[in-house]
Amino acid sequence: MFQDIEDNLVAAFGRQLQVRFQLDGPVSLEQPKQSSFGELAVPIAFQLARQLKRPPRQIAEELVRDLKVEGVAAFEIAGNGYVNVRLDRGVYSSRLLESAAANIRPAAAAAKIVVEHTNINPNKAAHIGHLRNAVLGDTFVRMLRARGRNVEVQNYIDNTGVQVADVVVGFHHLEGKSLSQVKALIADPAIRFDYLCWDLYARISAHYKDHPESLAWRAQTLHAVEAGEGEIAELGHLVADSIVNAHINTMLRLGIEYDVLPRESEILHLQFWATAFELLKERGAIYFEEEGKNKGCWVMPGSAFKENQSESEDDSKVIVRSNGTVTYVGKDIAYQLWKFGLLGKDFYYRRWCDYPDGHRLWSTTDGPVTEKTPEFGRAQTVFNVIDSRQSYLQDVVVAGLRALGFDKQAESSVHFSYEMVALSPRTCLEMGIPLSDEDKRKPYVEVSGRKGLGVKADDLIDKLIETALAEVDNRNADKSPAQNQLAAEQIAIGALRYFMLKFTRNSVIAFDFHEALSFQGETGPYVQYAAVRASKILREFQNRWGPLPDFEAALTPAVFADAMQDDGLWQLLLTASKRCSAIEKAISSGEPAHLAKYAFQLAQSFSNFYHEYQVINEANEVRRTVFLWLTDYVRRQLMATLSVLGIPQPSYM
RNA sequence: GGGGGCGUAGCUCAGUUGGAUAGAGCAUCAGCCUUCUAAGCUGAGGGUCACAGGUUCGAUUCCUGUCGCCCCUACCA
Repeated sequence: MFQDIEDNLVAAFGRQLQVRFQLDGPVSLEQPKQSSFGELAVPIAFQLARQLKRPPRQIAEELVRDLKVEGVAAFEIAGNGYVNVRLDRGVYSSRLLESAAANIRPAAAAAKIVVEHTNINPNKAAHIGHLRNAVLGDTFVRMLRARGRNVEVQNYIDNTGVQVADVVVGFHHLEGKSLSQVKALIADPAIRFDYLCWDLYARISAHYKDHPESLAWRAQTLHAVEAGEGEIAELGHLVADSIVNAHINTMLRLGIEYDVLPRESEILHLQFWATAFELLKERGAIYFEEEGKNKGCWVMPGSAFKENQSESEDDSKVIVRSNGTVTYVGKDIAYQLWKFGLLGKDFYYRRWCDYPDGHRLWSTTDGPVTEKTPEFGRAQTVFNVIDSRQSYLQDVVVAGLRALGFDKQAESSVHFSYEMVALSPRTCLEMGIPLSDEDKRKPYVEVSGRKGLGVKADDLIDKLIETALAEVDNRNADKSPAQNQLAAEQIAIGALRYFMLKFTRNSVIAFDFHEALSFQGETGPYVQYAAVRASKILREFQNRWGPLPDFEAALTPAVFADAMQDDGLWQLLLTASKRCSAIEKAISSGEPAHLAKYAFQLAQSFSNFYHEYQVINEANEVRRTVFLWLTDYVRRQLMATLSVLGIPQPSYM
């Protein structure tokens, strides 16, 4: 609704520009600093002032003379030349009532958007850094889908990489475990295999450090895993598949699902890389280095992806090593080409699992299967949710597309980057992690899988549930343990997802248990609480007085116009009506944090409302009806927003 | 050395692409539960937007320089 008004205003001012000044140009709207200035402001006169060499105030007056826009009560000139827009509160409110009944969904666009996120190396349990990736990616997907975009979610599985190989080395060489022994470990319900691998990975990394000669194990193992044959390769698959399942379960706890798992093993076995390699050579995107430190490698020149156009060999990036094996970036170029349908090849797919909600998760596989499989890839736009430390590699991938002549796809490849999650020094101390004097002075300490230093995702979720459950039990002695457990889980998820979203992408999160476990202030549970209160008010009314009034009959524009003279009510209604606009803005700025902030502000606005006004006990019937409708409307908008944020709604707290 | 990011209240962070009196949460202090759940609400204190120049009607925002912090700059991913 608010979005419609915004669109109409932009169009109307655009026309005025044409008619009055014969000018084209973007018209931007902004929210006035103070609500007393109106609902929207148009600062266009300031921009025109320079061009036209006339005072902005005069221009503003000319622009709004005779201007009529539906739903707008008045335009006012303020300050040096602001055009402040005042909405017709009665008309606007009653429109909201109507559109709630219609509730038209935006039509799904045919163009496919691929969002790749999570991408955790399948060799150990997920940690809080991975959670940020998955929550950011999943929320962005929900935002896009809420606005009718056609989105496919891919979770890339590097099941043949060094990290998997290292854990295989750990089992095989360090522990001397056979394939069947590892199988037994996986089958043992008393053992958390992903946690066991977490420790094993730290141990083998330490072992390499103390015994550099043992790095030969890694090379042999990596080779066997990549080739995909023999017991070592089987062990690799066993470890990777098992850990992938652990990750899928961890993410499912947060409501995160995927459509397809493209795997590196298929990139290799189906010759995706070989095809991409031929293409890169053929079009001169990479060349064979004859001398210098990169002698014997296929490299991409630095000029392809660096600003400074230097041809220095220091800047070039090795794509194929001198031993003939391909680097990760090379495989990633092949994968990115496939996402756009540019490789001229496709995977085979098989069912990986069915989620409890019925959604089917597919995985790539290297041979035909009997069941009917969907089509993946062929995207128009690709978002890669990858942390900002890898921006250099992402630049190389995009440069690869460009060097192959796929300029449009290069433009449509978005590195959806975010900063890492580190640990606050206080949290390190709480966890008993020893810090060097140097670390103590730092604002945060980097998580390290190799050192086994970090907070495991499932541990954090468990701890959040435990904390929430204590509070829920305390407040709801009358409910069953199972009911309270469910509520605690929902609150924990709300707290965690909100925590991961409240920071903008380029800010480093210094993870702090105290902050993450807080359910007060700007947190998920605060927003959930507001929605719970709204539901409770409506339920309580129905318990006492029966069905809700017939809103559409009772609430005429005149009734609204009268009630909404109260600025408190009007601001709440206005904020609630901005849901779609808030989602759209969060999409275009690429900041899920903005939507989280919106949810918080709406919750805050509603909290103020229910403290200031008694809904059920309001004596005036018309006013009470307005309050009830407003409560219901805010509740729906709040729940819809929470759903886009992936935050579940408890029935009580 | 090169590339990128950051520096805003005691702490953690927003700041709508250059606009009106710079905002939240936490923490601190003072209030509010016989009335729809106090995971809440009201109020107070707290700012040289790192620093210095520049651009202009106007700069937290853009440009230059300085200082400080972080990340990247592998034949790891």
